[in-house]
Amino acid sequence: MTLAEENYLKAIFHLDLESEDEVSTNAIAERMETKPSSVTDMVKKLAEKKMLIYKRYKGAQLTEKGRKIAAGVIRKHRLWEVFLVEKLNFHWDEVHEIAEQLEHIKSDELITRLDNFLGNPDFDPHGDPIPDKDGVLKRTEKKLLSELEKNHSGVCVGVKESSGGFLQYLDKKKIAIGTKINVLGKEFFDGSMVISVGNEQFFISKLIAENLYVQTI
Amino acid sequence: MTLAEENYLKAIFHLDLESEDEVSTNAIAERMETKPSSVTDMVKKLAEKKMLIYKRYKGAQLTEKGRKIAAGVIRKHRLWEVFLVEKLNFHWDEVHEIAEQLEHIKSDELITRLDNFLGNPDFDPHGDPIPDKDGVLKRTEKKLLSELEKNHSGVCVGVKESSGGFLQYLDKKKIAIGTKINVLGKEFFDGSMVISVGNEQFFISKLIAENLYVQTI
DNA sequence: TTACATATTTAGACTAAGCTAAAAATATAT
DNA sequence: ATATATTTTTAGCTTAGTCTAAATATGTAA
Ligand SMILES: [Mn+2]
Ligand SMILES: [Mn+2]
Ligand SMILES: [Mn+2]
Ligand SMILES: [Mn+2]
Repeated sequence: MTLAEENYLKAIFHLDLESEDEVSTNAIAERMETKPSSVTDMVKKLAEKKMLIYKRYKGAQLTEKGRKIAAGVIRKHRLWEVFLVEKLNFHWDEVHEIAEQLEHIKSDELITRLDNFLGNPDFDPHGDPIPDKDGVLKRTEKKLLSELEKNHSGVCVGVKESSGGFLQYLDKKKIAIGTKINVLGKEFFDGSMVISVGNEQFFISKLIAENLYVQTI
Repeated sequence: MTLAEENYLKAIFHLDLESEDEVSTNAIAERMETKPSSVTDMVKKLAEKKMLIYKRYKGAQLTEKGRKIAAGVIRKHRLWEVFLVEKLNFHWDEVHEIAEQLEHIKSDELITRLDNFLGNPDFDPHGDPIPDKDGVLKRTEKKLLSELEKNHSGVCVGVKESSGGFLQYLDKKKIAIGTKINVLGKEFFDGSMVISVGNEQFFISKLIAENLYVQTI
């Protein structure tokens, strides 16, 4: 697998989670920041390698083989992110770009040892689950903060968006993985909320609430 | 700098240390395991980028710019090797291939933090010096074991060859970085030696003696 | 059902990095 | 100094991955 092939598989894997049926050429192109024509070429190649099933004008669907390789790359990405944050003290908004590079290092032994060195973590610094050796992704019970009703509470377990800007906003508001959040009010009209975090109480927009995962308590 | 460009610069840097004048096309090709015609293309490109000075039919010479980039890649390679051995408990004969990949990860911050995490080591697991941030390579006083005379002693400080086979031979003989070696006898005719290491006493061929660096005591 | 809009594929071109085979320059040995 | 051998370069092809522009298929709305 080349670096480009791995990135395509990863993108298709993620898109597959977001919607059930086959993944469209344009969706892949948008996610990869490439042109649809480039995607067509690549999915044809990946289809030849039995990584996915491709039907002209329909889209792509990962095979078990392709799914496993994608999960392996995601596993590496997330383990490296844990390393960067836990061992090198990077901040959670600084690790993604570096992990994008590290995820392509090829050595099974390396990943096994890294995993052990890190204490076999289950989640990455953004709360995303780390696939196991066989590519199995543990599904956890989590919902978006926006789904909580007034007077309900949750513990932050992850972020949907993990752009620098969003993560820095959360820092400013003292929200991190493990932080308890109480919904004090919810505006039906625009989906905004008033929440309390620790002793602070403030307003958040719908956009924020829709990008924070919580586990209800 | 692409991965290929970095590898060429690294090869030329190493060849430059081994002999004073400009580095020949064939020498680069041999070291890179590519064809001379490919080397010609690449050195032209690197010359355009001011990484080296290239004179047709003469060879290549790194500029300060090229030398610094090469040293940076070597710095990364050796720091990662230290990480693999010290933190992930890899054996010294298993790390080179992985470091060949890791050395191309681009992030200054990563290397700064990795360096600190490792305690700012001066040498890699094979006894090779780690260039500093500015690409300066500390020259150390060391000689080949083959240069020692009978009844002299040295401490092993590095290996010239670091192939798996050679390193495994050293393990078998209980020779590692820091091991004291006494020359009990030296055969003028074939350069072989009788040495003692700890309580053991044995014969080594010239080939071995010419690939072990020692510091005299 | 026809017409328009959108999605997708095809055709053809480009760059990076490699190769082979042939040509040209340099080095060496009589 | 000439002939031969070696080294290096050039010319022309190849593959991976990308792009633009044009062609084609599919979806939608009158
Ligand atoms: Mn990430
Ligand atoms: Mn992550
Ligand atoms: Mn090495
Ligand atoms: Mn080394």
